[in-house]
Amino acid sequence: MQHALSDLNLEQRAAVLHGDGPILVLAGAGSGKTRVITHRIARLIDDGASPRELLAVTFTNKAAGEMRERLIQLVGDRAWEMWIGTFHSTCARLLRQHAEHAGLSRDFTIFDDDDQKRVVTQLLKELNVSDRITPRGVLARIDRAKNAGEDLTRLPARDYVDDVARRVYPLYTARLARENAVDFNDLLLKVLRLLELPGLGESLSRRFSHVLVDEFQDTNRVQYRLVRHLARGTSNLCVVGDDDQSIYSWRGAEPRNLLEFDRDFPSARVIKLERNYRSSGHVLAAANAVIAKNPCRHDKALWTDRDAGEPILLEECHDERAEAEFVASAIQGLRAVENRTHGDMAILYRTHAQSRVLEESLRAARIPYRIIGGVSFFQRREVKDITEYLRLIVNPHADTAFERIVNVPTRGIGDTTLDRIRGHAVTGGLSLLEAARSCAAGAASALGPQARRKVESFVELMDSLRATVSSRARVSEILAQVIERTGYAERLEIEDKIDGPERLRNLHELVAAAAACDDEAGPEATPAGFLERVALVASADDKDGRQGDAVTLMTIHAAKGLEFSVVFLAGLEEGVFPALRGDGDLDHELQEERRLAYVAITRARDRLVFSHARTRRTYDEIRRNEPSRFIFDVPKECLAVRARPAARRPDLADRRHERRSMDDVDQTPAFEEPIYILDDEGEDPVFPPGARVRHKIFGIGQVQEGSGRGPDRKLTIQFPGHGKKTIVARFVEKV
DNA sequence: GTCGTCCCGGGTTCC
DNA sequence: CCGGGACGAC
Repeated sequence: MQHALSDLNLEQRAAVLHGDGPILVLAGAGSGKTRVITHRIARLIDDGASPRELLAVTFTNKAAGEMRERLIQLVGDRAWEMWIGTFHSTCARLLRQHAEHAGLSRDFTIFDDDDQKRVVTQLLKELNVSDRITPRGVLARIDRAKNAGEDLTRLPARDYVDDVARRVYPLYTARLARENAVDFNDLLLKVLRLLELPGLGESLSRRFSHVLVDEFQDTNRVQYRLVRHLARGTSNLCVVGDDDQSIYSWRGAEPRNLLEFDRDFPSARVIKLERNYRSSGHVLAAANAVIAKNPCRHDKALWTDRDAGEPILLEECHDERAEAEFVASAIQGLRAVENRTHGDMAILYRTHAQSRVLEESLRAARIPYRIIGGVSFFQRREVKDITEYLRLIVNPHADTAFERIVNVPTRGIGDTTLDRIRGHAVTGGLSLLEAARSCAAGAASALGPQARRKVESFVELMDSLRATVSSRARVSEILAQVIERTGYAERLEIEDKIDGPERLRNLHELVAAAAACDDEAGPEATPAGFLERVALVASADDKDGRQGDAVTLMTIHAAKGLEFSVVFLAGLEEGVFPALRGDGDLDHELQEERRLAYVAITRARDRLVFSHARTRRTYDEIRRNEPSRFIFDVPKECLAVRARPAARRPDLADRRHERRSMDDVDQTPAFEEPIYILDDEGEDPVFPPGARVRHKIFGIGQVQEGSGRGPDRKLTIQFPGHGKKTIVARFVEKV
């Protein structure tokens, strides 16, 4: 076999070689699922499948790019013919081919969150609803219904927000239709509708000989239905996923798509990949122990034949600053003692808000780092402004774009003028740009001579820019002209002394991105094509990515699919991680947090460092935080704490009102002294006497006394109505 | 039209 | 605490 099957274990090989018919690959973290998918595709191609009839769906563009890269190594240039992409990019491509069947013209544009929000904000204003209703809240309802593939207007309204959402929704839909635009969910829904059409649907479902879906636990209902339809012609469907890594249920993912796959496809072959190649024994044991607490899992047990490795280092810190300083010093220690590079290391946290203090310490310690996440390049104000110009130039009906840029940079077209243009648009049934043109020509007498001239020159500007599009200029050229001729660049130079240079750089980058897109697409390059890329390819991290040897900082969510030799998991505190906001089903929330912990832990190859702070400042409020329950889930033989003199760890109560000084900072380098296993001294902090706990049968009770530590600790608990019981700690949970 | 001030909200995030 | 959006004053 040409693709080194000998490198694969028996299960992996079985998945790769599985012939026709549905297959479900339950791949644990670090079990080599990417290898399985790529090898399977390579195998299909070698067996004669036409690459252009193969569809592989991933969840991020990054994953798609990596898959393509690996495939090129396996099958060479044939990989380019394959359909590899996200659900959204795949659907956008299909939708463009059949736009007329979906009531769109071929050059439709895609609304991102920002566009959606602006539309809804405006509609809320028009509807005059209470200002307690936020566009975000309304959009959440709209998106939730769309994710589930349900018609919002037919769902029962459970509260006032639902009620508003139901009124907004038809207007929102009409607005998008008028602008020849779709939102992200529409991309999927409209293709789903195409697939349900009698003739076209059938031919589309025969288009692909094989469909493969990665991260299947992340699919929502609509995506699941899409997959079923696309694979209907052949039932050659291969889905790969891990229910334990389902961390996106809050955005509509339904892990039961994975869990119940074999119910919908009874003939499916199920293959489990349980051997982990990534992590050390201790790391894997910790991950297994945490996730074992979740009920309703696909039964699987990850194992490794790697050594136990180093125990997980656990550090208790005074506050979040001390934690950040500890992390920085540990990074330096690991570099010195274990020859780790900065690039080997990642710091993971539950929320972005935690990154700032970490950044400060890293900067103070002169440790290079990069942060993944935050505002993406294409969402930045200046970039968005210019791309909205492009959208309006291409599509005169793009009212949302018109509203955004008509006075950016300011050109004397204020609210009054704009209101008159809007009014004229409504009465004449015109788009805003058409209405502006009409006003400039003197149609609406309401405009004063000054305003009229200003509107006129804006319309002329748009016309002349539009002429560059008709002359088939490159997209990068059009953008460059927009930046120049609208006076946008000039205004930045003059007025924004602080952020101006940075923003100008971003605009140059935008032009460069367009140029790259032009080169890639060749004569096919169109503004619509570029706008699609802007909407679908969030390449914010491309720019900052990989440059030099730097520590990576990111949220756990962003870390999924990645691995590092050393992983720091910071902020392991109740209320931080698990976060548990409690606005939904607490049980489900906790289970998802546990999966998140599982994902975080399994990112580590060799070394894992846990840290938590006893007090943490959030929103200018200092709070005491208990250590995360996840710490206590980890078997204690996997954990190590740094031995420190007791004097160094003063009780918080003694110094609550004292200012922090350098004395508080532990100056000991983290790795220049031996590490001791957690000792048995002191009270277990999780279930101290007096703690309130819940038992499945006896309900809520209070701990009277206890012996031992961790999950095996024996507790004497007083339950009202049941009396005193002796119960092992693992059977109760903290209230 | 622009600037200052007040008020509110503040998870995770891809497309 | 911090930023963004809304609103009032020039």
